[in-house]
Amino acid sequence: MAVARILFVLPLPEPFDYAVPEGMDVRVGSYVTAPLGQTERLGVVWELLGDEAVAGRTLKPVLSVYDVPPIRDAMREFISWGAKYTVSHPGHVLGMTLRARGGLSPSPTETVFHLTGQVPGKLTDARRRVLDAAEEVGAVNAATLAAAAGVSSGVVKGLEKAGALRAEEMAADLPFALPQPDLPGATLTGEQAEAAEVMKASMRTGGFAAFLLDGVTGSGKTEVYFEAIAEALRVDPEAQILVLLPEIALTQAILSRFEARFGAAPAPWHSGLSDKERRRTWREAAHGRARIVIGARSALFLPYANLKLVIVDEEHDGSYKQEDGVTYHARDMAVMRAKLEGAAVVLASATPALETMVNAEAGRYTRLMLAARPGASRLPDVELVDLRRAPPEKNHWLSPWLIQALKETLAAGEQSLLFLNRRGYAPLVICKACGERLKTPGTENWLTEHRYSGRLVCHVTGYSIPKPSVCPACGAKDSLMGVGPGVERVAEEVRVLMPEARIEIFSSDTAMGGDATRGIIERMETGDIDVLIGTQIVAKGHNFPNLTLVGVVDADSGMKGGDLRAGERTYQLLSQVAGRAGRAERPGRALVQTYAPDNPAMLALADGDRDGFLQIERDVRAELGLPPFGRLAAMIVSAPSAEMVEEACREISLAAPNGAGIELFGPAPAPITVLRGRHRRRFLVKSPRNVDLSAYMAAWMARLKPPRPVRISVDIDPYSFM
DNA sequence: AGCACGCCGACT
DNA sequence: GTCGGCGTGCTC
Repeated sequence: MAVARILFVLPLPEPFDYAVPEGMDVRVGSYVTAPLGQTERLGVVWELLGDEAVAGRTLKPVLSVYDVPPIRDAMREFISWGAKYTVSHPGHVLGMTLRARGGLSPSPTETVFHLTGQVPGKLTDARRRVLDAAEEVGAVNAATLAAAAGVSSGVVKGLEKAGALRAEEMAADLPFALPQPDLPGATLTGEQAEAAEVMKASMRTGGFAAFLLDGVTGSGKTEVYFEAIAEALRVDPEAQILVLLPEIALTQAILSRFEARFGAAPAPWHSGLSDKERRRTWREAAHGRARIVIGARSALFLPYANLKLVIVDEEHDGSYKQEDGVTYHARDMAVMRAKLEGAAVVLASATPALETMVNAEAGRYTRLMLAARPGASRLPDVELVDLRRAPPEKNHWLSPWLIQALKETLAAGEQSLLFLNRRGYAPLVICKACGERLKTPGTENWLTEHRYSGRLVCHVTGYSIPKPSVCPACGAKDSLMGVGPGVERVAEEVRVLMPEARIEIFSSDTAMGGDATRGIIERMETGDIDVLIGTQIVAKGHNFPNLTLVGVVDADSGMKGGDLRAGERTYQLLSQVAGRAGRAERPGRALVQTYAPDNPAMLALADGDRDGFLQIERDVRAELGLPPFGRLAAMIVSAPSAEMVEEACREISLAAPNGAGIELFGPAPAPITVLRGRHRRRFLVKSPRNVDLSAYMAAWMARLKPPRPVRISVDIDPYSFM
């Protein structure tokens, strides 16, 4: 009797052994259930051993095997590698691939109703409407049909009895339509065609290859990678292509572009899917029937049957970094997945991450440049507005130049976008009477005033109180005053300047879930918004054809703070936001307000000298041994009370192993000091590039047995430093 | 991660 | 005397 080593979706150190019953078709990678303790659990066969592995042990039997293609070797390697790299349990990483349990079983069926053409004896009004509705919507289930006709489902049943409708069992989850590679694509310019041809050649050769598709905003990166996708499908009609996008960019507009090019909508994967949609995409991807999957970072963990090409669009985007649970960077993981699968990977961006640029320069990625914008659309003129020479009025934030540009744009019937990376109304609240600055108790974090919700909120800890009517320090009444600009305050300023404009605020406060976010993006696309005022979530790769003015309210704010990527991110945000303007035939312009117009980042932006900027940034990082020239990891310690965390940190600090070239900093308050009622502190570890920092962190973890409520976790390649 | 076992406080 | 709180440890 063979022995199956089963990996469960549990934080267990290793797979467990089970006996494979005679005649059961169990393979390496099969999804199976097996008894574990008192319950029956889902797992994946990680290894198959001969009967000698029983070695006198009594093993429990594998209970059942799912009729789904086994997880492929490349995927198992990816999971094992990912667990090692992120210093997490393999079972946890496996769990990320099993986010749609329903996908393991065949599609459930539902009863749908067809017209028979027979006319029922008694043709009541309600029956008439159902028959009309059935003609219109086709074969659907009773509830849907009844709702379409505006009657109760009893009428549908009645019509079935009367012979006018015929019931049929049909799969509830339909396969996705197959994409057609040979529909006409966009006409490519010489430069675009050249870039496309390099990728197409790689699809014909097959195997791993990595590309950086480096093109300014509006240069047609999407059309170019469409041709790589089409070629992948021509070479192998069963090829699967994964397109990763930042969650927020997964809009109807991008799905429609795929549909227009390939004649079929791609299979979507993001956090807003219903259970039914999720299991459908999962199953179709696992069986290899979904050919193009377009998804947020977690789509990287779907068990594709025949993955040939991975596109990471907006590869520099910070939202590819998962910060919770298993912390991973989807871009880096995508490259490794492609390598293990023998697939090609394309990283696309107008402002590639420094890491990616360095990889390209080192020859690890083939760099494909798209410099020119095709057709009439042009890059916007970037003008620096020197706030020292043209300051806003007192307690206002828009300079006369920017105000005038806003008015002109509105008068021309075009759209404006104001970018300010500060949520709320005012980032600081002080008492006019005593000068008290309101802070989160026990910390130095300022409270931000939010007029929208009427609360004072700490953006670091999440601490929040209703705005008090008296000063908590001196008791003065109505003396609390918001200082500095937030998006709500800038919106107020614009409302006064242009009362007739349709203004919308776009920040994580106003656009909670992905759906609300997509809603705002769609209204912007349809022209229902004149002025959009937003935080960094507006700086993504959306295409707003009627947007011609971008105003950066405070370009200096992002440059402050000790964040390693602050300069890079500011530059990316500014050039992305500036690149929003004038994507169609209208010329756009970007006004960037700054008190430091001679700062290298600002100068590079105004000159469009991206590579010059990156060179400065690169030298600084190399000098300091920071990524990508060195490695970083963090250890996060959390517990219900701050005292417990501090106590635990003392022990953890002492347990840190010595390692050549390892530098240990901290513990300092973690970027999110309090998360879900738990206080958090963080150690930062820096090492040279040639050190296996994951192994070091794992060795450190292994020495630690944190007392009950204390938890520790590792964040490899941490991104937030604020 | 579940789930059971086990050892201490307020109840019919 | 029991019911049940959750701290500890095991699951092939």
